[in-house]
Amino acid sequence: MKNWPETQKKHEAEEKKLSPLPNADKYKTITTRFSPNPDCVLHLGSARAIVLSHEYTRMYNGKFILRFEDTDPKTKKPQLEYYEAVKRDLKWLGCKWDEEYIQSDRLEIYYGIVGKMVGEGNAYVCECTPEQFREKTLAKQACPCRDLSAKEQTERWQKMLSGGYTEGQAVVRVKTELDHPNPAIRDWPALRVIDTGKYPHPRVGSKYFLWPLYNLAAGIDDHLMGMTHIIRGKEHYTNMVRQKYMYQHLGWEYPEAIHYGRLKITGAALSKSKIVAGINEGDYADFDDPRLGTFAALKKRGIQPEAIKKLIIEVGTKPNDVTLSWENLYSHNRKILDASSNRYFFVAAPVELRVTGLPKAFQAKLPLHPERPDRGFREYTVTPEGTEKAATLWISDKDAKAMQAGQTMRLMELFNITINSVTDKAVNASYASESYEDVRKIKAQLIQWIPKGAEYQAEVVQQDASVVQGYAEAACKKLKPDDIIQFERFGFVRVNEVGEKLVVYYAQK
RNA sequence: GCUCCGGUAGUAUAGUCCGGUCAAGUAUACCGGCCUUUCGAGUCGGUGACCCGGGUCCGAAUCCCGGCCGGAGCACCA
Repeated sequence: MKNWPETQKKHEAEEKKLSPLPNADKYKTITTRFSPNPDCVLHLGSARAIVLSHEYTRMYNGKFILRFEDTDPKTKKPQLEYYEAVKRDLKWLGCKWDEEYIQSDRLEIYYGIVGKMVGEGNAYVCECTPEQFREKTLAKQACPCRDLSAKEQTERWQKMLSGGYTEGQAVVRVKTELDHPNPAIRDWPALRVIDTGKYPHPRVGSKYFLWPLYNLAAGIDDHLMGMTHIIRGKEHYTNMVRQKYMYQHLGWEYPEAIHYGRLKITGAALSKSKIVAGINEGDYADFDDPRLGTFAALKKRGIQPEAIKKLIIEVGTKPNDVTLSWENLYSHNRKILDASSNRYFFVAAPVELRVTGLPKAFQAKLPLHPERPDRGFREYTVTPEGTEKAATLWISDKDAKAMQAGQTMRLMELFNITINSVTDKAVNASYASESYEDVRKIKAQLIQWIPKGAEYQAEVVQQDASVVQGYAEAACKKLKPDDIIQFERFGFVRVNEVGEKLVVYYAQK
């Protein structure tokens, strides 16, 4: 009980916690792993495996292992760039791993254990075609290869090791029960021949032609690496059943396994194949296209890794599929961003506002954060000009459209105006008064403004990849890429480029 | 079709193992008050759910059976 989460997380008493791991006290070091195939970047769908596995090891002071499962050079071919991309995404998420393995470095280990199982009659080299085997297995019958003598099996295994079989000619199977109610369990395939001359592996090229299948490699590694808890998607449930037979043959004890359901989020593509296909067909700009649920895209939009972690912890380990709404993520993100983001004015689709009758020049001092005056201010001067003592400012098209002649409004932190006329392109108004108190009583609308001349061309890339054009205030020229700010009454955005114009990505309201 | 798993408010989650304290808790969304020089944040209050039908029991969200709906697996993929 010494690792009971409550004792460690006392200071976060209000935080939602993970439920305790099954049989946690049975193990000295809680060990989990995240084991991606480096064939794509990571996305929100992977977050459950990553965050839960990582978070539990922090909770129990255990060990989190990163293991690349790159044992299919043919149909799910890994790519070099993704080994790094996966690590980059993991680091961004704040999930540091204690150990790292790559399965394509471990082939000889798997061969050794296969040899042992073959020698002990617990696995066999099967020369049947998949169709022949399937026919037998559905009838709960042994295929001709299964009952060959240990000597013959070992000969076949030696032949396999020495390259005596070409792709498709033989496969190693691990013995289970032929009458298992689920045919998918019966004598599952563990290792096959790949023509790596034709399909070289991105890391080890054509050096090996014998490649393990998932259950062999993952099953062996989970034991060898001391895994105590496997947290993975429920699509692996029958794989657990398969692997337990191998564990029995080898006298190993199977780790605790938790199978969670799929995680989706409304409207975002979260499957590797759809992401990759969409990019290849030009539907998406890249892996960080804001319409995608990749970590790269979330990062670009200003979603904080901590928000993702909280969300995943909230969802927990249930086997149910969950379809999250973006609000579930935004509410966590908003708490972080609201405290940290500086405020600026942005006027979308700018419209000219001409105010006449200014009694003097006005100096506006706008706090960068309403609750944090220590963060400083931006200042703008509005000076009356000409016989009409007029000043021109930019306001958003949306605010302009909502105005009616005779109405009183306040330019935030500046002064109050009375609207005279509104057209599509411009609004005319007269100076009303300076004091905020004057309009507070009548609950006048407060709007954002930018003095003509202090505008900075800005583009906001929305989540649907559309672009909103407008003006940001001149102070935004001092921003840097990756800054996350709030455009007041518009939303939180992440700064992407600060150049001729400002380019930001919209995060959320 | 076969083998598993699951169904609590709009969304997510607690409770289900060991039936009563659950006329169902929490977060978010929504509505309203307060506060506030952002239609933000904060704060207070409110609306809103146990898939359906039987059964067992004094008592069922919780146990049993049936149905319906959803998901996963059934690859020489991971």
